[in-house]
Amino acid sequence: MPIDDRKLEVLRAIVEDYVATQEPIGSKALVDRHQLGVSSATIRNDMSALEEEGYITQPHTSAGRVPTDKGYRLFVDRLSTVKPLSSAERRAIRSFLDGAVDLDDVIRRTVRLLAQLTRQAAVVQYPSLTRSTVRHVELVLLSSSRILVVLITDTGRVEQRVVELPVEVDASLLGDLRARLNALAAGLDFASVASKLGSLPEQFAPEDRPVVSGVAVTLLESLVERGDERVAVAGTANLARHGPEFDSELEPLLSALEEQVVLLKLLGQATSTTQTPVTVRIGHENATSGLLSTSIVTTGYGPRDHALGSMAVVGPTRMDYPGTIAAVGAVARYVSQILDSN
Amino acid sequence: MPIDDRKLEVLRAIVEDYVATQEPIGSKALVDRHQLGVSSATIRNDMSALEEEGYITQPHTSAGRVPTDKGYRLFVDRLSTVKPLSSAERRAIRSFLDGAVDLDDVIRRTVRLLAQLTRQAAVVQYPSLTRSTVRHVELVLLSSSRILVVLITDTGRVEQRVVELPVEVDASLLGDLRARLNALAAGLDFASVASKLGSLPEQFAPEDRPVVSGVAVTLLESLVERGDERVAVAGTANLARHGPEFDSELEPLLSALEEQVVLLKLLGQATSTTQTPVTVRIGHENATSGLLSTSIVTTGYGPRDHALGSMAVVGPTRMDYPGTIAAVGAVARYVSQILDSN
DNA sequence: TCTAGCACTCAGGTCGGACAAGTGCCAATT
DNA sequence: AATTGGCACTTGTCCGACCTGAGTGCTAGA
Repeated sequence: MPIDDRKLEVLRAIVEDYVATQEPIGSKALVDRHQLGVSSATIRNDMSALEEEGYITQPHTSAGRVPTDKGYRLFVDRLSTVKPLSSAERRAIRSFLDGAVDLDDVIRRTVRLLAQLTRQAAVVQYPSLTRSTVRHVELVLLSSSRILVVLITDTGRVEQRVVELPVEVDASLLGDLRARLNALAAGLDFASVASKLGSLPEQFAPEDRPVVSGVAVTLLESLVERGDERVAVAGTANLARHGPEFDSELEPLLSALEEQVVLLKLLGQATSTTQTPVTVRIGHENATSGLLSTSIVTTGYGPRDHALGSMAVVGPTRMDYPGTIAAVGAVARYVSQILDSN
Repeated sequence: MPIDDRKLEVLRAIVEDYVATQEPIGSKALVDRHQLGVSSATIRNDMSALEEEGYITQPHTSAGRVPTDKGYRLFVDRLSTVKPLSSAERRAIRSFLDGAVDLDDVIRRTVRLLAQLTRQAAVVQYPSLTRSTVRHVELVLLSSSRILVVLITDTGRVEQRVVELPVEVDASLLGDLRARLNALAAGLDFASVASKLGSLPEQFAPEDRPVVSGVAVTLLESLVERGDERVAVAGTANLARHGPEFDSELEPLLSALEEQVVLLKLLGQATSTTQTPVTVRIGHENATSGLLSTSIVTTGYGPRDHALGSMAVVGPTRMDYPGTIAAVGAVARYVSQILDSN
């Protein structure tokens, strides 16, 4: 039996009602709540077909139907209409984000905002360093053998690190080194800087090279290691509000949210291009992370052409997809705009 | 009826068994598991007296007894013996923390370590800036009218902020300003620096004062605003492992752990002195935060005489107090030591 | 192709009895 | 005076029986 338009309509109704009520949906309830223009018996046949095709399932023989992951997938891909945000929500986004004082603050506010708008857990990746360019490198002598290396990126991000050197450092050497470093690095992206750093020591007198390479190594470390390591999380408390079906997922999910590595894998999968509309990963599609009843709504953010990082909302598969997608999209657009105007 | 030694022994046994089994403890079970040298009937009398005094209670008439908050309090204050850490645990602390590369890393590692050792949630406050002293101030010209202000503290913490100025800035002025700022601030604690900053503009020519005061204001902001704002949290997933009795506490607790303000209140209450042995707050003693079945084990950390911040472990009132207290104490001591050697 | 009706299935609630854990009290013992 | 053994009593829990309601699948008819 083919899946015709009415059956799709039935699927949409089931998904919407189930998300709202969190209870299995029966044929009678459906005809009551939606103007489908046919009787419950007809709906039953349609539901039977939908079950045949794996879009819905019944928890037990005499219960209503519940969407499967495959059902949600179809819903998200073909059935959900974009739900525009209310003007109150748009205003909230603006006023929440406009108060940010620096980059870190933008990120912290963003993640809280997302959690609040969607009433779920949110994750935002700090702008990926590997896609930024160097604006300035500063060297500060802390003591005779310790140098603070500060790296400033075009996104306003500041990385700092202390180098402990086995030799005393001369102030004039430091000035020279600072000038050359900036000449070499300013305006370049990280990969280019990294590749150029190797030849830097050769430009100095042999006795100065330990210092130069010490600094170079540290700089390299901040460039590479801290890469796109950091993420901000908020709204985990919202996860505890979901019915007992989700309880068994709670612990693994909380663990995942604390594990940077896992988290970045979840975020990273779809970051390739920015302005890609929002990506949704449903239930078993996240199986690699041991999360089976969890869906993730992700998108990239960043000025125009290149993505700086990703943000996501995480919740049970039974989630309000249209609303979540709209919220994630709107927040990402606004954040991108803010970062662009910097 | 007075509370004699044996009754205290009974209370201790009840607490220990209840924490271990998570089930109400009956008189029979007690005499079986502990060598009390008396019969279960005697224990029953003792339990009756303990209940009279409010140290234990029964969930329902025919169940065993469960400690009350008051019972835990007595246990913690008078009955628990310090449980030394295993050498494996001590080794874990060392190897975990010795790999830290900078201050932030120390904190991140500490919080994860605590969560892992105690199998509960952990909170660590970043070193409070207000108690640190200034090591160095650096000014970097980003563009003709933007200056990056970098503040380095004696604890290795680095705060940075960008000042946007309405006028063009001269490089030599910047050098002068940098020198004077450092002369003024180096080695002083934040309060002193803040009070001295006010008179700084007077030392410069009138036309330079906008720049000077712009920088001064920003510096002041980093000194004050960011104060002791930040905390790190880990191990929230451990909270989801506790029986259904704790489930109702889960959401408020997760919320509290995300609310910096609440969290700092929880942490702050006992920070006054460092090296105070560990403080324990049990159940309703945290009522101000709306947490009734949650206990918090806190201590300050920092080099010798002055506390830099607090760390805490958070879990259900039914927790292994001796073990948790030992872990928190040991970790705090080791962290203090690391910070001191910087 | 849809609809109405009917038999069937099954989860969940309720009831009652058996059971077990645990208490409280009392009389006897040390 | 403290302890003990014994016993009656309370009560939560487990289990099976039973009923009810929701929901389905199927079939015959429009």
